[in-house]
Amino acid sequence: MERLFYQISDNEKEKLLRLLETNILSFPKHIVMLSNTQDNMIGIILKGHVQITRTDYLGNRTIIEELEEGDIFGTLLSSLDSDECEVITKEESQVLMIDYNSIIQCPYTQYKYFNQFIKNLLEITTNKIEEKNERIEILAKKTIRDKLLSYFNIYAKKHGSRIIYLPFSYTTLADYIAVDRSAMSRELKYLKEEGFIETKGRKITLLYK
Amino acid sequence: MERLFYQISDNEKEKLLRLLETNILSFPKHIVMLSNTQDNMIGIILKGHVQITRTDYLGNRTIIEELEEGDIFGTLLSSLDSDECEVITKEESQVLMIDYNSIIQCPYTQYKYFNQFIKNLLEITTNKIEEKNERIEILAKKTIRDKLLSYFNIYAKKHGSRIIYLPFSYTTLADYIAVDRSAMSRELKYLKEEGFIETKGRKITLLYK
DNA sequence: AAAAGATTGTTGCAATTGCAACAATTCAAA
DNA sequence: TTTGAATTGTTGCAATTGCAACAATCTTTT
Repeated sequence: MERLFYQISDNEKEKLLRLLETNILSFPKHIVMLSNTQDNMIGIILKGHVQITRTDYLGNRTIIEELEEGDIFGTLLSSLDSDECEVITKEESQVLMIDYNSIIQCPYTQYKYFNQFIKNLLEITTNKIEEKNERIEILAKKTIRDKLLSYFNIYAKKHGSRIIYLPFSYTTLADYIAVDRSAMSRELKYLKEEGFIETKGRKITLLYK
Repeated sequence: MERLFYQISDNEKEKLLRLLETNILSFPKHIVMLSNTQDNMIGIILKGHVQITRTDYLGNRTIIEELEEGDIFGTLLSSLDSDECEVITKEESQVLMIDYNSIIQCPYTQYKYFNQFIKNLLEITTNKIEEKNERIEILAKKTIRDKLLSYFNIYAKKHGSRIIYLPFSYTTLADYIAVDRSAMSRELKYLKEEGFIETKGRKITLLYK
């Protein structure tokens, strides 16, 4: 939320939303909102907690993104290939939907807040690219060990610390680096035994280098 | 080139480039341009052919992107982690560099062509995200077979055809899906033997479904 | 507080993969 | 056109991984 309307007043925001094709949707818990409701849309979580999941042709469901208040998602920002993806509310949630085409085709470019809005959107998308690149770097590694170390190094660099607090469960980490959870667990054990890391719950301390 | 300056006249383009912090760099063949020359920059290939490669801590070099005339790249669009990445010209090349911050902070939002420029940039970045998502979908698959089939399906869907003309070598494909080339070669052989595909050089025909 | 659900750790085993090494072919440059 | 470089196909073998099946904790819900 903050980022998308950065440097835009509430007043201007109101006007902006009237210029664009938007609507606010409310959902009870566990409801699945189909991602193909609108063709190219951007969703902003106003309230609640939402998961984006994909189920592939074999029926394996994986979580693509976990979204909190203020996060944005959309056909263009996540891989929301409408067939395979679901957007699931984990609590009662409110979502602001904006038609992407109405942004691109909007003729009201004279309004300063509209331009600010576009700039913010651009900033958000470039950040998303960076996130995707990080994940690609990890996924491109050939062994579980290298994937884990990649993940650790990226995290450490970003947070400027050799202590990692996993932002999610080990199960989710295994999904994120796309390996079998139990095999990852085994590799973590080896890393501990060889003195590369220390763990306590979801706190991981890097001991190498 | 086209896309970044879509619906902007040559005249307006000139003006635009004067508003932003830009410079045009020329490089002879095989020269390495360091990606950390500027902090956050966008490069546009005006002429030539350029590769972006990364060398990891073990010395393995992989091609991240192959760029032709008109393509754009940058710290924010590719994973140009300045330490590990190189931009290599494959022929004599010309590159237009634009400082990303000068775009975001540009106060001349009243100019229509500036807004068009930002919109174009937004369109390009969302396309990049889609590309990244495709690659992530492939890399997240656990077997070489599933990675190949993912690649084939995405290609087929995009081109609306069950005949695939690989846009690069099998060696590069192996890098792209991040598996050992010889192991991939073996898996392709199995897929042929089991009647899923037929190949002739870089032409692959899908026979399943 | 009890029950149900999710997360974590562990291990044997079979399947998949990376690696190395080599030959054959194609492509590009001198 | 010839020489060198890059691409492709192949295979044995060892290492890594996914899978399945459990038990033990934690969490959440009722």
